[in-house]
Amino acid sequence: MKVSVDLFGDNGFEATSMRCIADAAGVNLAATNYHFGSKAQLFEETFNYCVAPLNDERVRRLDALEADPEVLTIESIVRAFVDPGIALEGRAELARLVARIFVEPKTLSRPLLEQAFAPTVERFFSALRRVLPGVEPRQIEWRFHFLIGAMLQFTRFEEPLNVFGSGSSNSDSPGQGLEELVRFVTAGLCQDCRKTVTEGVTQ
Amino acid sequence: MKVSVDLFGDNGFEATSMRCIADAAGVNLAATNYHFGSKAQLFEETFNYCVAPLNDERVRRLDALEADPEVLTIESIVRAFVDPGIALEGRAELARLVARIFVEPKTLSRPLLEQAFAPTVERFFSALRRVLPGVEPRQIEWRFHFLIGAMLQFTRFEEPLNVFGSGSSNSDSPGQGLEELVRFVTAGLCQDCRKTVTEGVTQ
DNA sequence: GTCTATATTGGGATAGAC
DNA sequence: GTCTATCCCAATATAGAC
Repeated sequence: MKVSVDLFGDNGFEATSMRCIADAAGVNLAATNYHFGSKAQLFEETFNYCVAPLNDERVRRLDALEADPEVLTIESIVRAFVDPGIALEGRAELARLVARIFVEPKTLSRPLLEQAFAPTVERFFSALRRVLPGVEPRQIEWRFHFLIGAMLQFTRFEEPLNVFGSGSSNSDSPGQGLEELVRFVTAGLCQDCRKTVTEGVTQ
Repeated sequence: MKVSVDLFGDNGFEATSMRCIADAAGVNLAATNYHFGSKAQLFEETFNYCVAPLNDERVRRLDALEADPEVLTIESIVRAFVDPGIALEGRAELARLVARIFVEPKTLSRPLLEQAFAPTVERFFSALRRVLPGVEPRQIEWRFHFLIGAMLQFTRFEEPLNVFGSGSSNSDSPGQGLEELVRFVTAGLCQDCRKTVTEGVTQ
């Protein structure tokens, strides 16, 4: 299972063979088919294995925020959604597979994605409507859509593509990228508010 | 060629067969291999066919902006980069293929991406440094990275995933999503500025 | 349940006639 | 240059022994 997370996550559905998975797992090819039925079923099972704990944690964090209206802010909502989807704390592979699914051919990905994300996203959407009372729901949907895009980009490429003139390299402190991501999408969500966005954060 | 853009763009490299392409193009399979040498070469050629005009237009627009310092703003730079990468005006398929490449396995995508985007991105990076003088270069890299992620998300899913409670559907006016995208990433780039971001735009 | 061996399919690439 | 036919391989999946 661990192996299928890694391989599917790195190379996607088509480019990953059952043989590779079986070999890397040190088990027999026939055994994998016996247990999982088919490649498609293994893929679906692998996806659910990854996405469930991430979304559970998202909802758990949102529950905590909503229990105390004082701390329900745009930024805290963003962190509740983004943190669990980021490649940290040994969740790197889980997050990477989920990010990978978004770009599989639609027939494969759409049903899995919509089924897995609908309940979670609805919760976050409602929370955002509460803290953005002046903004059209349709606009919040768009902004959430872009938030997901930025997050996926971060998950896939742990740092910016090496296309900048400066040989900048990874001189960041760990977690720096996550901070930048949170600030970026918080600012994007909160275009209309004139209130300070990253209150209490250095910089 | 048109066909390979569509098929590679929809399903990616592995999931697209030379047979499908030849059939859809109404030509013979052997002819395809005769002309393009191999599947990998066809893919590379298809990619360059798509990305070159997009990046050319990006640079052309940036040239125009830099010729007149009055109009060189964060938002105008964003538009110069984002507009050509968006699925509009019959460029839908070109943009979609380029967006698709970002998520091919790294061994396939990285060389193509870095080679194709480096000169363009360097230009935009410099322009952003000029209009964001107080911001660390490394931070601008991150923000540009997220800009690309949001843009790709928009290109791939022309509208938000259907995971929101409201059966919102596509009641947008055409181009609405693009406006939302520009505002979102402009706000993210311009976190530090207290100046108005979307000056002169309704809403 | 786990293995070996294999049936079967589909895809990349090419040989060779025209 | 373009076709038909084919080689070769890799992949999914299963049959059947243990």
